Amino acid sequence: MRQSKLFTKTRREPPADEVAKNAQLLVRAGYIHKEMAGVYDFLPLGLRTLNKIIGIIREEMNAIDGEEVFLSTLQDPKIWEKSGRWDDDVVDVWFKTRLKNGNELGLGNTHEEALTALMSEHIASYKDLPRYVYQFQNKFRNETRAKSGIMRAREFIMKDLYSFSKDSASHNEFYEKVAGAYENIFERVGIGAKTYRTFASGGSFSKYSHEYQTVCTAGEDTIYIDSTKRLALNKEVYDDTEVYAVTGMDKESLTEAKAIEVGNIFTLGTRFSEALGLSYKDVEGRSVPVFMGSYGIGPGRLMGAIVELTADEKGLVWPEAVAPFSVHLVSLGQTDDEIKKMADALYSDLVNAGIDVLYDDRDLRAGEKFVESDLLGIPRRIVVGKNAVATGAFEIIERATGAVMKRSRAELLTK
RNA sequence: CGGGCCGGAGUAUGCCGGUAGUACGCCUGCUUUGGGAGCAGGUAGACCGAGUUCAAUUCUCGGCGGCCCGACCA
Repeated sequence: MRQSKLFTKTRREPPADEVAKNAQLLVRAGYIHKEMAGVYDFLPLGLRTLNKIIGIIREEMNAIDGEEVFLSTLQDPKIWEKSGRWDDDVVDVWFKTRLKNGNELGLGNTHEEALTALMSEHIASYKDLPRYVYQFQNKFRNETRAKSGIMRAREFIMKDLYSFSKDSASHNEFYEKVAGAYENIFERVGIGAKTYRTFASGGSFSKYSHEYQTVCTAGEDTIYIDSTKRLALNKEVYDDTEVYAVTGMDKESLTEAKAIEVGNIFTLGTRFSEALGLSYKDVEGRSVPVFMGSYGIGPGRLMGAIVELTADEKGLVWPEAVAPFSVHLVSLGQTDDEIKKMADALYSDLVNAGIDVLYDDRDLRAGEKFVESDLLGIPRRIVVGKNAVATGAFEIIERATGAVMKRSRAELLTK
């Protein structure tokens, strides 16, 4: 797209009310807008990146037979009362509201209850299992303290997958498939090397769960890493001797690190299926509760984590797979007919070649364009100026490394 | 939820019990044009309420909002 049509503007100064690097840079570059504490809007560039991340997650979920749905935000208290999670003393992050008639409703903070109730209409026999259902949906959590920019918001998008299996053995098999899919996702978005499968407490559902923790000083969690096994454990189970027996990790050889929880996988067992009456008939006609799991990734938090890990002193630096555009075409001299003609032609050639290109066609000075281009963090910049007109070769600068190459028009269109 | 700091042009900030200053942005003009240009002119501002005072943006109290530390984070 043409940058002259982009409504967002960049800023020189970070906002005074943000300390987190991810929020400072994303606001400065015009990717997001802060609505209030812990509540952010995604602007055109930010939405492109968010959608790239969502696209990658969706592909991986589909690859393990996930079926996508979109459940409602408004929650019926009845089903939450059945699971015992309507009470504010049990779940302290509820946002609740009321209908005109005075009846209470909730804004969903997770969807185990809703989906379990829904699935009871579709699961009746062992022949109906397994089922894997996921969505990308807004979650509302009334956090006592929003912090860390877009990494801990009160309203945020979450990919939540729920598995419905006939028993613990088939559940475990799928659980490992999800783990594999998660590893693909973190690898594809560019943070695989710093992300560890992490042993954590299971909360109220099971004894243990797994988190995916990305090592980063801006993280809120503390983990202990076994670098040879490429495993970690959360501080919350650090003193649990059983964990070392189960994982084979040696407490003495672990290294402590701050990390961002970018995903988690939980075994739920029959906690919700029993509470909400989700059972199936086995081969012998006996009624058996469905064995469940839940698996979350916050695409917004993941986006924040990528920024925290990749940004440099000049601004954002997107990995190719999640960049809003793959090429930033920067024209120097919109008042020069030859340059403008050459840049316009290259722009339409790139668009026709199917390349995602942001074309800076504005009449601004070179310095300003370069600084802004660095801030936006698009992986490659192609410069069209006097030199290109004189030599016929275009300069390409890699954002991450600063490496400069010369390429002909034909070479640009084929790669 | 406990503790601390903060609230002023679109953004970021300095000073201040009496005229609210600066930089960037934005508008006009001229010059400039490969790393956030220069000159000239212009535009635009005190969170809400109460109190103290001759006078409050400034001091006090309350509210609302923001940030930080901690607690919390199915």
